[in-house]
Amino acid sequence: MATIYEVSALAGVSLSSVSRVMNNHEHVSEKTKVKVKAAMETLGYRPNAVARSLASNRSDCVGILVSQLHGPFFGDILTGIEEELRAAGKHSIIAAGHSDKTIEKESIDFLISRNCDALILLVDAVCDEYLIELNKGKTPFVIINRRVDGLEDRCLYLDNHLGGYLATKHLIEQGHRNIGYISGPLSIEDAKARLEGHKEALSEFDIAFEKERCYEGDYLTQSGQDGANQLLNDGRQYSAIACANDEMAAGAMKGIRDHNIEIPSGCSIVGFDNVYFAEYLYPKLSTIDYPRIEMAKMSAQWILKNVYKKKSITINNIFSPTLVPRDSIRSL
Amino acid sequence: MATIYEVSALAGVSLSSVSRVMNNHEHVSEKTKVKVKAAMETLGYRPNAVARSLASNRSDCVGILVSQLHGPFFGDILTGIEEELRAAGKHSIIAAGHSDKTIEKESIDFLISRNCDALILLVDAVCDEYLIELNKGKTPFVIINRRVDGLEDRCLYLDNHLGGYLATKHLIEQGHRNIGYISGPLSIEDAKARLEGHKEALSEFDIAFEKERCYEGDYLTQSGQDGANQLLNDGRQYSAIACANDEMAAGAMKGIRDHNIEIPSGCSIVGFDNVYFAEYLYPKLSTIDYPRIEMAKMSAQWILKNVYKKKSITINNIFSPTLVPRDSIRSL
DNA sequence: TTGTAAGCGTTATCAT
DNA sequence: ATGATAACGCTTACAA
Repeated sequence: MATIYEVSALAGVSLSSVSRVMNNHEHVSEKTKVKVKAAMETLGYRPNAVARSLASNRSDCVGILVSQLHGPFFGDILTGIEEELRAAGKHSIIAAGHSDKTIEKESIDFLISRNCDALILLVDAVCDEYLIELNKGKTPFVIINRRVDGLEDRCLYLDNHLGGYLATKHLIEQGHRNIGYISGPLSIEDAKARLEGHKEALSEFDIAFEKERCYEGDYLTQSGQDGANQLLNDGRQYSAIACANDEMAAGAMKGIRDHNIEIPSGCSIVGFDNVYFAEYLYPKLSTIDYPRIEMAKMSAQWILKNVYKKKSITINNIFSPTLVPRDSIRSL
Repeated sequence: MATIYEVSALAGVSLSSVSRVMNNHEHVSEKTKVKVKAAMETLGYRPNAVARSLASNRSDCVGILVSQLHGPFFGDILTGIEEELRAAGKHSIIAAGHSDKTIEKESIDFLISRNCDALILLVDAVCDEYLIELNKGKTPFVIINRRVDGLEDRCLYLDNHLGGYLATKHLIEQGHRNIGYISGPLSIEDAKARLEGHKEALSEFDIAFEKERCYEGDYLTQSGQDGANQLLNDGRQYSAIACANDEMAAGAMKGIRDHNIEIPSGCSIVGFDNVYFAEYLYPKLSTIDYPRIEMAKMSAQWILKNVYKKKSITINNIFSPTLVPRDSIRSL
């Protein structure tokens, strides 16, 4: 590993000149530029980002913390952010929080200790107070999919309540009244909000919410299947089931079919998120679109604007879900 | 940000003592340990990983480079690696190569320049020669899903040829002879190998391979749909279509249905990879299992063994695909 | 067991 | 425009 020393020696200039060339400083003569670049070339010199970061207190890296590294939701978020940052010449350092308070904190410490210029956080285990405290530190951050009082300007989130409302309202408008609900983990805010939206729609049409018609899942396919099984075995009538995400909807579809019930003729279903495979399910899944890629890109732009002082973009903090009707809902 | 200086001052000990406590060195008196820890606590001291890495030439980080950050395949790989490394107290730094030669190289440079102790590479654009050259550098690495001559011991790969063979052989054994094939991008080795396996199975049963029955996709759902459309419109008979991955299989299923053909009664289909949503498709997709999580964990173990000198594990370099029969293939 | 001091590979502040 | 030189925050011989 050649260092800046060897380059400076070979080029016959000082360390500072080499550094200047590396960093495209102005006020460097064409002559030294050429000499330095030639020396770098012949030595196969690669700048040491760690030393650079230590000396300059910058890193051109933004840390990204998501709950999981897999799944259609987080995958899209990661890709959206990474592409936006890459286009701006910034690097991404990605970590996983596993929806665990301790791991989320450790991961944030890790990203900060690696000198990230900023963070993009998609965390659901740490409390608001922690984030408010974090905001007093020197590393700026933006939060996705969560609204923290006092940090509104750095929060980008979906109106989950509205999404839950839209899904159930649509079912009701198609004539459904016996509606089951498979929720996400109710310890998580977004899952709670979606359920609240569901309840609001029911109430608007004078349908009583019965907690027996609600199954608490964990956002994974298996729990969707389990939820469908439990609901369909509970003796109640169901003409439709709303799910708090598409993965559970896929699981529920399997569960429904295992009961020899056809979709949507025997039971309708609606999902949430509009992940890429939703339209490849059969029947094509009606769902609620979550503009996560747009949000992901917006989070990156927030950083570019506020941290890297790039050309100003208008930041939008709250995003709206929209209904995507497909073939999984029968009109009664 | 408190530094080691302030800690040493407050604790009334030297820099080295603080460092020793941080790093759990032996030969530190209980007394200083206590003093230092107390000082760290009151100052809210957080070690600076960058400075640490520069001084020690280690980082406790392994760099992971995958083609994409989304998709069921890469997501599982990332999660498998990250969990294994986390359990060993090592961090992951993840980057995307976008199947682009330049980006892959830049990303590798990035990971090395951040002082990663080792790399795990899932790359398909850079050539073998580059990897062989890279191997002369000081950063050890392991390669997933690729076999490079001369680097066999650091390559973990699937027998893709066998996978392609198994899928088509299974179709033939179920009585199919008019078989279409939707391949991955044939510029990529694994896609080529899967197609070769398909051809071998055909040949074994004296079925001629007709290149018109083969559509070259790009591993994404849409191309599966496009491929099915093209095949079904070409005037030939098809009782089954084999796809080089499950995502294209999902797309093909949609394309087949758009032709009002039922699956599997009108046309059978087999995928490849066994991603998590395969069994949630309808009908449940028969496919070839790719033990990618096992491979991902193995790649992490390779690093733990060879770089971090953890307890020795037996490394297995070549993995075998297996047939997962479900409901998408009709027996003729 | 503890402390001193020389790095690690850059950047950045001064001079010149 | 260029060059010394002191940071940056930590590790690590080497001494004591």
